Amino acid sequence: MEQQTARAAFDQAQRGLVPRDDPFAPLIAKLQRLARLDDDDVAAIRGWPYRSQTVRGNGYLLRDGQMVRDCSLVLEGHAFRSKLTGVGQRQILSFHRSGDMVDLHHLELRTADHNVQALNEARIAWIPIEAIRATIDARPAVARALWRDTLIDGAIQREWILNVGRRDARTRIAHLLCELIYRRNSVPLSETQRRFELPMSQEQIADATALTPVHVNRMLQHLEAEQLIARDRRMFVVQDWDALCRVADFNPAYLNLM
Amino acid sequence: MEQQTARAAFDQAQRGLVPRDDPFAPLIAKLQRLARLDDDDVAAIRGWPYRSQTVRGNGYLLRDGQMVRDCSLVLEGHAFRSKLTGVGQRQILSFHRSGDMVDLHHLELRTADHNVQALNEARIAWIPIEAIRATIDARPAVARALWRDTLIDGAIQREWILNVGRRDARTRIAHLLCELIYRRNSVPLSETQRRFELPMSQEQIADATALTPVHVNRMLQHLEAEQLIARDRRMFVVQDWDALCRVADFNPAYLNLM
DNA sequence: CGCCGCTTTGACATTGCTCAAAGGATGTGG
DNA sequence: CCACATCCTTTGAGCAATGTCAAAGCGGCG
Repeated sequence: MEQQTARAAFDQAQRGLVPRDDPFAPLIAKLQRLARLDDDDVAAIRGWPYRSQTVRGNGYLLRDGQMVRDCSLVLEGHAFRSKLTGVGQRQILSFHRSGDMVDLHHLELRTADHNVQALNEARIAWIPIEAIRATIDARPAVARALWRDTLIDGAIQREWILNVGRRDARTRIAHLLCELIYRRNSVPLSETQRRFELPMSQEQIADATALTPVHVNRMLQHLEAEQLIARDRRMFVVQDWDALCRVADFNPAYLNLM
Repeated sequence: MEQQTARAAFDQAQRGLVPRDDPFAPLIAKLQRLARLDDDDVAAIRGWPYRSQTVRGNGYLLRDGQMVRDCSLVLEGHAFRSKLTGVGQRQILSFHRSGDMVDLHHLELRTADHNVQALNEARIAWIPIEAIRATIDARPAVARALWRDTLIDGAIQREWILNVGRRDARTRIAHLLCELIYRRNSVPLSETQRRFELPMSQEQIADATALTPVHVNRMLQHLEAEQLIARDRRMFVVQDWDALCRVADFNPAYLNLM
């Protein structure tokens, strides 16, 4: 039943509806898919103290080089990791949604090697490292779930190196779209799922795919002309999921969602 | 004294001299820099069973999609991770040397999301997952060291996304050189350290930096013309480390070597 | 000696970038 | 309810960085 509740919360979270009264539900739901958590495991997580913060679009949760004392958990909205080159070019490294702990690394690595920013206005919970570490030491199942989550995060990063390094602009953008859609709901079946609002601007897509906003715009128009997607501002409709995956060179195995 | 021995072995390993009789020495030395291991921790690692294998250059240790039962440890030589696009373009994701466990992820994620290949001829130890897992469960310090190692691996991957995504060809190659040099010996001080043999071909550099071999060649000549490096085939001499780092936009913080 | 793998060179093609400006939404104050 | 500011998105024209293709050099090795 614990499972049921969490699962329902997870589905809600996927639609962006996060109940304010249970901030840990999306996280717990995710971790339950990664390891078998018993009631005490879940209770331990629910017991984490935190202070919450509202951050607006592009606002920083964390800056490169900063010493970290708390880990952030996305409650509502989206966040992303980024790094800057010496001349100030930005590269987005990953996107995150509610239930994601964006800087779990900092449990062990004390200074941040990248920035974390909110995509649009987002609500964040800051959880003291000590609380998390205590749970990890006491509850191996939670440790394992967090560990697996981190490993999947790493697998996604590897796919991004390939994407940014070796695919052309059109494929690269299509791949990002596929990943975002797939992570949201495994595969777009229902009418509702085919239609969705992308939370990011074209400039942010450009920073994630290592292109210019201008070129992203052109490639999106290209995908539209090919009847793979339809779109109006940030509203997208997937016209042909299979064809889009083919064009995107997308194979979801690396996401480990089974 | 355990520490001393391991440290000496580590230094030897850095020069490619791995004593055949103590295959775990480089790994242990690395882990000791990541967490405080006591004698029992070290003994547990030394007790891991393994079978060793010799693989020749570009030979596969592991293929994308394969189910994994053992974790590989590089004993001698070098290895790298790679992924291929649908049209067969290769992207190298990371380089590894003796003492590195290249596919630790597979303790938790059962199927490989990338290839692992030997750079040149290499000697590999295959360690059963169960043995490693048993040690992780019984010896928290070892678990912590491996965990930190994985996190640093992740930090390097993030830097690579930035490198491949947002830096121009010359900077990108210089950055890779700096990383390789720095990981080998923190900073090139002595004459011996300024001079070294790169283990990889220009084609492999190209696959790591997401360029073509032709362009890599031209950019290496460029760096040479700028008096940053000198080179003859795969022998390199760093002429001006500070200037090279500047050109490379290199800040070693992400390597977490303190 | 002759082969093989790697590196180097040249000429040309192309993808994606730059710069600059216009077009639309949405929101705010008068 | 209009005027205007702001933040995205879209368009165009020209250009630069990097890729492609093909061939030649060059060292080591059997």
